Amino acid sequence: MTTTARDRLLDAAVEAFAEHGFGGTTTRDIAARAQMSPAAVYVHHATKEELLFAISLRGHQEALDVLANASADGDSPVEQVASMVRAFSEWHARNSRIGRVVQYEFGALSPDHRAVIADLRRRMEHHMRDALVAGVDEGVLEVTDVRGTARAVLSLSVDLVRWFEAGGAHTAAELGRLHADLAVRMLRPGGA
Amino acid sequence: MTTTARDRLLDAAVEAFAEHGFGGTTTRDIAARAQMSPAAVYVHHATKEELLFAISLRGHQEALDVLANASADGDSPVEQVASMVRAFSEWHARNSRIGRVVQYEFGALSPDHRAVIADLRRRMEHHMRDALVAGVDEGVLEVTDVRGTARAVLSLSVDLVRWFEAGGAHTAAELGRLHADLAVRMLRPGGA
DNA sequence: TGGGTCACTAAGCGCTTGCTTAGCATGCCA
DNA sequence: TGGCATGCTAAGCAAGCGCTTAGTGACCCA
Repeated sequence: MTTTARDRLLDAAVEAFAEHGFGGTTTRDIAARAQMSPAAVYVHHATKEELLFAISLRGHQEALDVLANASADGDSPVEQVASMVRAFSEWHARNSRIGRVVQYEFGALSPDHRAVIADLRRRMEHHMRDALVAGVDEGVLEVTDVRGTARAVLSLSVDLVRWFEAGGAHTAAELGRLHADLAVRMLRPGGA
Repeated sequence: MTTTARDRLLDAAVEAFAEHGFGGTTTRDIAARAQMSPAAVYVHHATKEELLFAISLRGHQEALDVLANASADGDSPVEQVASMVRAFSEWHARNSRIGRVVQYEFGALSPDHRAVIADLRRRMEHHMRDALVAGVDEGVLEVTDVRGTARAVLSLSVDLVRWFEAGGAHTAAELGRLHADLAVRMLRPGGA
């Protein structure tokens, strides 16, 4: 056995939620995609919402790891930001179905689960803000609105999940490089 | 009578779809928000999906108008791009519920309706691409990947609908100015 | 004044939903 | 060899779904 039944169900749920949304997906559809009976879903996950939470939690943790690891790369804040944006965009392109589910179905989580995920999101934003502040302090980045700019930089990556498809005009790696370049240009000091 | 029943239903559907998604919204919920009986929905709209299409069509047409009008402002391509981004971000902030519905529920449209909306989206992207190409030709913008960069610039505005809330840290006008500034910096020639 | 149209509702039809129950085969440790 | 946990299924329950039907009161032009 290479993948567990629990993982097959999670994969099936990601595809179903990405395609039809949380509310538009039936537990029967998820079971059929995982080649199981409808009741088998409940052996591994208590409710449909817990399935969404499991997907959302893992997705956010992975994305946060990507950001944290990338921020350790590079000596200067400029290289740090470039590395973060490149890695973050690449991850969102390569995992666009997971990204779509975690970004668009946030509101379908229970209040308790929503709070857990909201905390992870806050930590991602702070990673980016810290890099921007460091760059401003060293005089290598020019940012007037740290909060708004951090969000705008992260938007480049996150918005990928809305339209990215493997086999399209760009590869994940190309978008990572493009976005990293655009982000650095957005932040460098001195108007033309 | 200041608003028609049809418009009240559309407004109710926007709120409901933005909150629970298309699949998670019941026609009874829409009717209740519009203070009508469930059957009244069907006097004005044939199906739940047609309600979504009406919202999506109007939303895309408005956004396209905003972009087209803004691109007529300004003499140089630089001012044109700045004006487009400022107006587009402001519109998405001010209409974040509509924006959320049209962006996230695109997949819930019927194939025929999806084709109509996809065409409007293509025209928006071309508006931005045309401005970038004009700027490159005049030598006032530096863009290597026109398609990817146009999408990235538009992403700043579109991604607003995911998190913007009236009364938050930024006003719609502030975000319009911030994004216009960031976009111009992304595109200006000459690395620091 | 009467006939017809329009906007709306009460009731409900047939089906699908999330989830449960009861039971069955397999494997493992005593 | 027996007893028990594990992972699964067939069947189905109560509730809720999108949408329809039949009918009602207000309004308008002849």
